Amino acid sequence: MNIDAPRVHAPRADAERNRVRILDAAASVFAEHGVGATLNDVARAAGVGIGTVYRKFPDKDAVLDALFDVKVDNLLRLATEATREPDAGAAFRGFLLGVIEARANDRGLGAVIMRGENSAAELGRRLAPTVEPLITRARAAGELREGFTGQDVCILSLMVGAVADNTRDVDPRAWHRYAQLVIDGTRPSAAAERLSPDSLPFRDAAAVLGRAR
Amino acid sequence: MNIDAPRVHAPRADAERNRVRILDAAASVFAEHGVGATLNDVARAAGVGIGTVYRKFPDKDAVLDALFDVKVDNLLRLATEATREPDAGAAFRGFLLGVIEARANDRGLGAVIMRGENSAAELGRRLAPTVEPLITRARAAGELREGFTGQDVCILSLMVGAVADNTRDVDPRAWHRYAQLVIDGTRPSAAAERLSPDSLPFRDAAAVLGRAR
DNA sequence: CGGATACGGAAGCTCCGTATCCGCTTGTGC
DNA sequence: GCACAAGCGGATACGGAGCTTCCGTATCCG
Repeated sequence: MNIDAPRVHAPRADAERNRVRILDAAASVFAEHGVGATLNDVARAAGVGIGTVYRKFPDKDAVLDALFDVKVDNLLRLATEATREPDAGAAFRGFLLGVIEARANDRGLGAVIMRGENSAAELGRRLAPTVEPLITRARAAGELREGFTGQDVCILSLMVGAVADNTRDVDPRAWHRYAQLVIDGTRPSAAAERLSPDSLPFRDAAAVLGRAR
Repeated sequence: MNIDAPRVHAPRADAERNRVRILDAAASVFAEHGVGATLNDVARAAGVGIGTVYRKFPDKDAVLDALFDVKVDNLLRLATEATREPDAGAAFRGFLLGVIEARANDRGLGAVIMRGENSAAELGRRLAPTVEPLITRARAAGELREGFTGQDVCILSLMVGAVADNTRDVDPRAWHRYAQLVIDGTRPSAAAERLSPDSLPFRDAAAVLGRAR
């Protein structure tokens, strides 16, 4: 008989159910409003009280930590799928668009996958082996401009993410236009097509400026 | 003798001096830290007390308002100078780079030139007559992709601005790389050169993700 | 059915930025 | 020079927001 026996009974069924609901709610609230959203928001979205959230997780950081793995796995899956595309250029651009889209649809993505000191290392360890070949292959095929790196993928998703965050209420598809422009900019020599969707109306584009960061 | 005579004496010399110092300080503090910076920060940078700031300006909005004109004039000057460039493509790209640079060096630019309901209209009224011809001319010369608009200039500066804001401490010139990529993306068919400066190291690029917005 | 487990959400705490107030200093006109 | 209006400084009041705790109540499960 260990006096420290950590758990005698299995957790109650409703408790486990709530844990899942909270995590689901956290993912969708942080995706929509960014990690600046409060745990009260998460609790409301989950249909539970705040007290319940704090029973499951010591604090907000713990909630964010719990989301790390699934987000990284999503990105890894994108890279793995792209690897199956035979055309090197299409494979790379498909992956890049996928990352951009993931970020555009998830305002908190950046903050969730980058927490604390070691997440950069962990991110590299888990993604680089699959992503680097995509880049090398596209480069060798003359489909990617010289000096383009995996880091650039991060930054490009940041850029389009900024657009998506600030245009979502005005036109949720507006970011596609800039994703396209940016992806064209990765080609060694672009055969650029017409940008789409159409440009935002001026007043919307201008309004966007007023709340960046 | 008007009983309401609003001002008997000219303002004291030191008072006027302080007004200028506050406005200068405000411009540089908001440029560096964004409009989220406090008036206390501005007062400290100006070397005056907070009380003095509130004596000159009823509130923070008034300070921001006072910066509007000079910022817009800067942008107008960029456009006017670009108009003198004979090569249509170079004129447009020079202007675009200028706007991007202005924003990259001034974190508060967007918020300062876009305040309240009418600033979008005012902005259009003051800039469009000079900017639109730059675009039309570049388009006619086959130097700009179809459907590119003045609004796109706003959004592209927003995108690169997001990069600049988040990389400033790590490498203040990093944004140039993405400005180049984005500007290449505006061409109907790009003859892209090597991107410069070099890519950020991975850990820096990853860290940047953690604090976007 | 009864005790253990979990829930809900009001209330307290802390932090932060805005704005005020008033005793002290400085410039200016006589 | 002197007197007083004009201007200054900065401690502090104020308000709001988010995080977290606490405990009376509800729910589950043996």
